[in-house]
Amino acid sequence: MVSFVPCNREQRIIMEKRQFKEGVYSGISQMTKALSNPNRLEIIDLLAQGEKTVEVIAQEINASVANASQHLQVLKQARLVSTRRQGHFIYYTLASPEVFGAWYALRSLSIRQIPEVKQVIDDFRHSRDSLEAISIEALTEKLELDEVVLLDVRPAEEYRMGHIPRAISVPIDQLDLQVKSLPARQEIIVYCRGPFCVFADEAVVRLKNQGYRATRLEEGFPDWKRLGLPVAFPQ
Amino acid sequence: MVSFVPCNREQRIIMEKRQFKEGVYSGISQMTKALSNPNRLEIIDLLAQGEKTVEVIAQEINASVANASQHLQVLKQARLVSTRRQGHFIYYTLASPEVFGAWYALRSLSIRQIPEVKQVIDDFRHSRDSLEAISIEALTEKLELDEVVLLDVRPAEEYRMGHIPRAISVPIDQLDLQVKSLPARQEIIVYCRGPFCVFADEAVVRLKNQGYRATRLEEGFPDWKRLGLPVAFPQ
DNA sequence: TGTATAATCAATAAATATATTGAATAATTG
DNA sequence: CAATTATTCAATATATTTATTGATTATACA
Repeated sequence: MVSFVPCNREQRIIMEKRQFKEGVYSGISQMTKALSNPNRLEIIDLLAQGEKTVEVIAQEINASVANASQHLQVLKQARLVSTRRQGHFIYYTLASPEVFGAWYALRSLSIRQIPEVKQVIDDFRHSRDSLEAISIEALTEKLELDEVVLLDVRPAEEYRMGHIPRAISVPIDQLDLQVKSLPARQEIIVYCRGPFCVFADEAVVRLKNQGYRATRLEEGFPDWKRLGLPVAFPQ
Repeated sequence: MVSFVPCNREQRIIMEKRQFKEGVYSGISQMTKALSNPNRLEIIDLLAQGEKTVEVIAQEINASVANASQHLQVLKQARLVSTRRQGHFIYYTLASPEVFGAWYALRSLSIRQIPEVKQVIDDFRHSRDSLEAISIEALTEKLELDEVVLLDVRPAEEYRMGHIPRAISVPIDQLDLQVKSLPARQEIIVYCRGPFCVFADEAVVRLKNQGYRATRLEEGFPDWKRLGLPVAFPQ
């Protein structure tokens, strides 16, 4: 829309500046709007593990397939995720590692600033007597000293798409079967998808019940990757 | 709300997990919603320079005082900004440096991922023949070699609240008066509030018209501070 | 104690976002 | 080429967000 109202050079420049600002800020806010929905944040957090199909995503976030699909459209339009087709399935992935970076920034900021968020996390951990969780930094030290056994309790497929070096894959629903093969006296560190993933909490509870010393890693595999630490693949 | 429908232990645990996830993701999305509005993003970007009153904020973002106030309430409820009173005025500030960190992450991600945002920036710079802008890294090198004159063209008050060491304060509306006192043959680097601030672009155009070699810094003072680089104060 | 004034509130209408439902699409595979 | 099926679309009702207007509040200072 070009205005034909006559105006002088200075006024035109002021209007140009305003249009520029409106352009950038509303562009950025549109992308941010795509992020500002609980279901879509959960999708981003999930896709940080690697590509998933619509049906799997829908199951994980406890929504209908149509609803999940619509949320994925929104994320795709905002350029936050991208797709590829294989056979009957369409796989969704994060559009770039920086998408996880933005999610990480929002996640840390809320845990820090919003008491309610911190509260929900503390309450949950407290209800399972597992408030303690170790940091990635502490883990790297323990790994160097060969002091711990490290368990990856995510689904086998996520382990396959990349994991922390020296981690053993023990998917949470196979823990009870494989628990006996673990060294009895060694400290066990368990990690999963991230701080809001409950697999590790669950595993720690079960391991403790069996008499093991177990602690969860505060953060998850994507956080490890984000720090530029080495990533391993099976074989 | 406690459900009295009888259910077994496993079902209860599954429900607990869902409630936990809904708690954290909706908490974070509420904070993100506060960020997902062009006016509020502009406010965050502005407050990164330091505290401002409601009236000043309203002027800067080109909104009514009542409207600006309402946006500020939203940001305050989301714990993204905080206030202090002095005399008749209430000053708003960012609640923590990490708020700028989240804004920075969103800003970088959009410039990277959203072609429209990149386009608006390029178009604006191109229309003033000043596509080139130097990075903070390049600036630190030039400063070490004593190769450049560094100008801070933000309002004097913002300079007073912190600036890049060795920068000279020349507010944009005083540039024409002070331009003659600048060394004629030396390269000039100009910086202002950030990549979406037009003061530096404006200054570069005017300096070039007067025969100087001038370039803008791509980013602004808050970006310098964010990197942990030294900050100076007048006197 | 009253007055000036910065900031907030309350009410509104218009625009946008959301989950649900059932139907339609498109691509693969037999 | 038809059948299968994962995914998307379209329509809907409800809920939320937004800018505007004018009135109200709360504090400093005379």
